[in-house]
This record gives sequence, C-alpha cells and structure tokens, in this order.
Amino acid sequence: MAHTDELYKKYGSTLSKCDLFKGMDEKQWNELLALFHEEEWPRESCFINHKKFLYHFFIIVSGRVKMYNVDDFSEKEHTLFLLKKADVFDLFCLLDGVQHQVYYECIDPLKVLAIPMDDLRSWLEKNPSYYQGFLAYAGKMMRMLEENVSQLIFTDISTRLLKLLLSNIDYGSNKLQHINDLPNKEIANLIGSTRAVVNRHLQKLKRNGSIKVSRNNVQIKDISILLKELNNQNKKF
Amino acid sequence: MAHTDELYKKYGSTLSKCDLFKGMDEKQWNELLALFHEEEWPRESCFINHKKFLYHFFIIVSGRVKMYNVDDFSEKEHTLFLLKKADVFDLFCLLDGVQHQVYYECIDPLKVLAIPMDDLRSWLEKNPSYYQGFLAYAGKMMRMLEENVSQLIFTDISTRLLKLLLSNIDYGSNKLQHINDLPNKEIANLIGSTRAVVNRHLQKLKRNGSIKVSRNNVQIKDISILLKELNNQNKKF
DNA sequence: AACCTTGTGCTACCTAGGTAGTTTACAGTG
DNA sequence: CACTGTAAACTACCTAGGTAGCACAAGGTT
Repeated sequence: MAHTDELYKKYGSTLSKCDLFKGMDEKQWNELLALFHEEEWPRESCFINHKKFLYHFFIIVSGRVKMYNVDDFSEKEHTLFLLKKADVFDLFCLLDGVQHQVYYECIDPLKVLAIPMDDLRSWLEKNPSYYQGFLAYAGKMMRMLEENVSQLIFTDISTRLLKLLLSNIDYGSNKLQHINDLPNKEIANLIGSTRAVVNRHLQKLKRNGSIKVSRNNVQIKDISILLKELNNQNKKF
Repeated sequence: MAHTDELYKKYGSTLSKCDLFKGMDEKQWNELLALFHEEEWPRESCFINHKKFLYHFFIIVSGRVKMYNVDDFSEKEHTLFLLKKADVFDLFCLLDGVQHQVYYECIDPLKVLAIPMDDLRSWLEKNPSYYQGFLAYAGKMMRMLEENVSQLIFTDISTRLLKLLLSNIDYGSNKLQHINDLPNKEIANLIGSTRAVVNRHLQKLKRNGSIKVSRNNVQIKDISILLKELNNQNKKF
C-alpha cells in the first residue's frame, strides 16, 4: 500500500479537516484512500454538465473551484459554492445519483483526490456507521442553502456584500481570504448581482476607510467599520 | 399490535407516497409504525423555534403546515416550504441533530404521525439499507433549495408567480391545488414578495383571462395563456 | 515600444418592485 | 339585520439596483 501511505502522508492534515469523514483515524483513512487516486487540473479548466461528476467523487486538496449556474436566457452566472481545500463535490450526485445541472470552473490550478462514485457507495454500505457523518454534512449544506435563500429575500446587496467580506476574514491575520483576489465580476456572481453594482458598493466602503481596492484585489483595512456598517444596514427600516 | 395495524389501515395509502420510505412493504411499515403515535393539531397552531421538533419527527397525514422564516428587523415572513400530506419534518434536525431556526404554522387542522427522533435514528441504524432513501431524499431537498436560489437570482416576481401557479396545477382536474385558498399575502410569502406586488401581477393575469380571483381563492381558467406568458417572460432581455 | 486584454471607476438613465394609503367587497357573528 | 374584521383592488410615489457606455489603468505579449 505504498500509494496509500504516500497519499496519507501528503494530504493527511487536509483530510482530517474534511467534515464529511469527521473522526476517522489513520488506519481507517488508509483503508479508504486505497480507492482514491490523485488528479491535477489546470487553472480555468471548465466542466459543463460533465458526466465525470456523476461517476466520480472528489476531495479538493489544493486550489479553488467555483460551482455555478447559468441562466439560459440572460446568460448571467451565479456562483453557488466556492469550493476550496477539504471541500468535496459533487455531493448532490453522491446522494441521489442524478446528474447535477451545474458548471464547474477551476479558479486556481487544482489538485483533487478522486474516487469512483460506486466505490464510495459500497464502502459506505460496508461501513454504515459513517452514514451518520454524510447525513450530518447534508444537513449542514441544506442549512447553508436555506441561509442563502433567506439572505436573498431579506437583505439588500450592500448587506450581502458586507456579510460576504466578513465571513471570509481570517481571524489570525485579519486578512481577507478565499475571495481577496477575485475581480468585481466574480464577487458579484457570489452574491447574485452585477459588476457595476458591486463596484458601486465597494467604492463606498473604500471611501469610509474600511477596505482597500486594486486590480483583482480587495484588502481589509478596518473590520470595526465593516461591522458598524452592517449594523446600520439592519437599522434601516 | 392492534395499534399498528390500525395506523397502517388508516394511513397506508398516504405512507406509501412518502418519498423518504420509498419501497417499504406492509410488513416493514408495521414494524416501523409500532414506534409512531398519532397527533392532531388545530388550525393556526404556531410553533416558534420549538424544541418539539428537535426530539420528534413527523409525517403529515392530512392538512398543511408552512415552515417559514422571519426577518428579525423587517419582520417580513418567507415561507420556505408548504408541507402537505406525505411530507415530513423536520429533516434538518433529523440529519444533524441541531435545532432548526424556523417557525411552523398549521394552515389547516393537522394530523401527523409522530416518532421520537432517537427511535427513528436507532431504527435506521438497525436497518442501514434505508439510509439510501434518506440520503436520496436529502439530495432532492438540496436540489429544491438550489432551484429556489436560482429562481430568486435569475427571475422576476411575475415569472416566479407564474411558476408557482403552474407547479401547483393538478393535471387530472386542471385545477389549482395546495395554494388555491391562500390569501395574496401568503402567496407573496411563498415567492419572497409583498401582498401589493403579488396582487398587481394577479390583476394582470386576471385581465388576460388566465385566472379568476376572489376572496381567499385563485382559480385557473386557461393554462395555455399562463404558459404563453411564461414564455414571453423569458424572451424579455 | 506598441499592442491587446482585462479590470476598474464613474456617469447618466430606467424600471421593477417596495411602500403607504384609501376604497371597496365580502363573509362571519351576535 | 347591522356590525366588524379581513382581504382585495387600485392609486400615487420612491428608490435600489440593473443597464449601457466610456475613459482609464494595469499587465502581459510580441
């Protein structure tokens, strides 16, 4: 099992952060990893309703992928999830075995661990105690989607932008992570708006001194101003 | 097992429509039903973040409940799901055991079959082959939520209203079901809008002859006009 | 350097939908 | 029956956010 050992050595610390397989020890990981292989996809690889995701399940070990949706008529994009290290996809297919009508695009060069969907399913059947983790993870995703729906209905763009920024600040360094190097257009896709509008709001935040903006880059200057701003949003009625 | 037999006789046909327990035969149902008891809740019963739903799981056998969300600041409501016969709740709690921050309100007098959450969980552990059905059902709900998000981002109110109407037409009778007796306000809550705006659009549909509107009542007069209207929406750009 | 691509910043405009208010219709109740 | 509460209908108004367009800046490439 040289292959398996190697994977665990390289990616063990990432895998242990993976919610879906919470609490698995090295022995159990080695057993499961035997079914996996490593894949690398270049930046900007794009998968449009690809059967690949119906037959394989992936764990990201480095890089980012956006899972997004395109409106047939307006051709607008909406990013459903920005997947990163220790995230998995496609859970939708894993759960019900039906093809998932979404697009994928690599934001960075990507490294994933891949397993044939059926292998994962039969591993689960042999180890039914892990079903609980999968159910809990599904619950977590449902809550995220529900929260998303609520935000779309109850809050305006500037609030959604503020929440997006605040939820991506690294508490250690106080720096923006995951979305800091995205162009305005991609930020807009994340909150369901357009480049022009997002830019309008970013300019306002820049003017009040809470952020710094440059090409493909947003930096946090003062979190407290962002928080105060978010509070003011809520008070409007 | 007189109790169990009775439940199956009364509700067997409803239970067989229940996606979550797809494919279970009478014998298996009788085994499971032993853990259930029947409850009746009057119309307009309202449960606000009630612990009840953390410890019990329910299958609706008659009546409707809305699962909804309230914005703390604007106090606006949004109906996440309009649950009806053969629907279950709360799946969120079942999956991850965390309390679900939503409200429930009975639209009609309600009859449910209730089971202690832990009993259902241990039944699942003893019958792991049924995990698959639960996973598939979770997948289905995730797809519904995702579809909801897409609609909110890509389509306007009149399109959402048209889709709501069209998705609630009974193909047998060509009549509107489930939502036909709701006031405008509740229809608005279903699509994330307000009474006034929904009424504005309903008036338009009334004028073009596709529907009939009266107090607490919407009736379909001509489906083809609705479909044509939906097509026109898409062509706007 | 000259060129090209991509992203930003900003203007001016338009409209769907939210808001507030009044009037009218309806059904249930005592 | 009159009385009351609720829903529908309609008007008039306001604004956030979508749209289009352009000038400019930053990088990368040849």
